[in-house]
This record gives sequence, structure tokens and C-alpha cells, in this order.
Amino acid sequence: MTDIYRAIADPIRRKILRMVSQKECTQSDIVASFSISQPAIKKHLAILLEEQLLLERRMGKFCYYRLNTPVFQQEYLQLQSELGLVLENKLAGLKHYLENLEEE
Amino acid sequence: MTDIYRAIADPIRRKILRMVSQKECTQSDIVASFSISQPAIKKHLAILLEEQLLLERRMGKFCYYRLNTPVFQQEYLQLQSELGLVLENKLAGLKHYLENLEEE
DNA sequence: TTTATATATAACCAAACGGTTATATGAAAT
DNA sequence: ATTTCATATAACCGTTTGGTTATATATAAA
Repeated sequence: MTDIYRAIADPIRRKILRMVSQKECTQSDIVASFSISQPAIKKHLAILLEEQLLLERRMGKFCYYRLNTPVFQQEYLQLQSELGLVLENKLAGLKHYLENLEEE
Repeated sequence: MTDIYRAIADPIRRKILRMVSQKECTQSDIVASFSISQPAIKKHLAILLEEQLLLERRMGKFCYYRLNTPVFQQEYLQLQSELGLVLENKLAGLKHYLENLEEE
């Protein structure tokens, strides 16, 4: 369901993740940190919410966003194990190559 | 220039990265591992090449692909430090909160 | 030399992305 | 009650993504 790869594909969304991880932010806090329009920010927030990496809380006319830490942590761990494999494979391939230098 | 986030956004491209990290593969090896068309695979390879995560080598009618390990490693490290910040921020925020429990 | 195989390219398509402007809604402050 | 401010939504736009089919090209094998 959660696609962290989609969520982090855009630099604006990565910066939003960093912002809300430090401190809960209102939408206008976030809008103020970028030079794009409020609806554009809204769409980025919608993607982050859709991928469940953000939680929102309504207080009067304000909407607060914060990191959904458990989900982010879990998804990030999975990402690391998936991409980590790429480098491990490379090392395994090299190891095999070295072990069989004389035989081939 | 290299945008690893773009490169890894698609699961097919992530699988290609894993494949070529184990062993140099021809394009038809790769095509055979998926159930999409050869031109579709070609486009994924084009994106991975564009982002410099793959190297290609021509041998007669075959085209071999392999991981561009130094670039992948470097970009992956940067990704980790960028995303790692998100969790570190969260911890720092929590620390600050605990330290100031009595004052607020 | 014909045939088969590997790769490349073109044309097309629908859907998603990333932005815009304009406007509506809803809550708070004057 | 009216204005102000935060957020939401609609309509639009150009580009990118991710796929297709059909076809061209280039090398290798029969």
C-alpha cells in the first residue's frame, strides 16, 4: 500500500518530511517555506498522506502535519534492505570472482 | 545530475539494479525476466543509464549492462544521509521535549 | 544468401506529475 | 456583520511515465 519510493521521488516532498519531523507544522508554515503556490503544496501533502507518511490534525482553521514515524521508519528500513542488496550482490559477485580466479 | 530517487521510483528498475549487480546481463536476459515488452525494458534501461547508475558494453549483437557501482554507492549514501535526517530530527525533537517537560 | 536473433526506434496512448489561476468555504478577529 | 486569514477545490496546462504495436537495423547462424 505505502509506496515510500513515490513519496520521496520529489525534493519538495523530502523537504516537507524533514520539516514535519522536527516539529509539527501548519500548512501555511509549509507553504511559507517554498516558493510555489498553496495548491501545489496541498498536492504534495496529499501524496504524503496517501502514502501514510504524514498524519494531520485539525485545530480550528489550522491544519497541523506531523511525521507518521512508525510507518516512515518501517518503510525506510525496507527500502534500505532492498537497496542494500544491490551493493551486497556486488560484493558477493566480486568474492565469487576472486575465489575462482585460478579455476577459469 | 544523477537523480537516484527518479531511478528507484519504479519497481522494475529496482529489480534491474539487483539483477545487474549480481552479474552483467544482456538486454534480452533482462527482457526475459519480466512480462513487459522489449521497448518498455529499453526505456527503463534508458532512465537508469541517464541517471548514470548503469554502464553498457557492446559485444557484437549483444548489449551488456552492469551496475555503475561507484555512482550507485555514492548516491545511495547521500540518500541515506538525507532520509536518515528525518528520523534523527524526530529523535532530537523527542529529546528536547523530554528535557523541557517540567518547564512548560 | 537467406534466416534468425538482439537491439533500436517510431508512433501512439492513457495516466500521473507538478505546476498554475481563480474561487469557494470555514473559522477568527475587528 | 464584515473582513481577514487558512485551507479546500476546480479547471486547466505542459511534461513525464510506463506501456503498447509495428518496424527498422545490425550481427550471427544455417
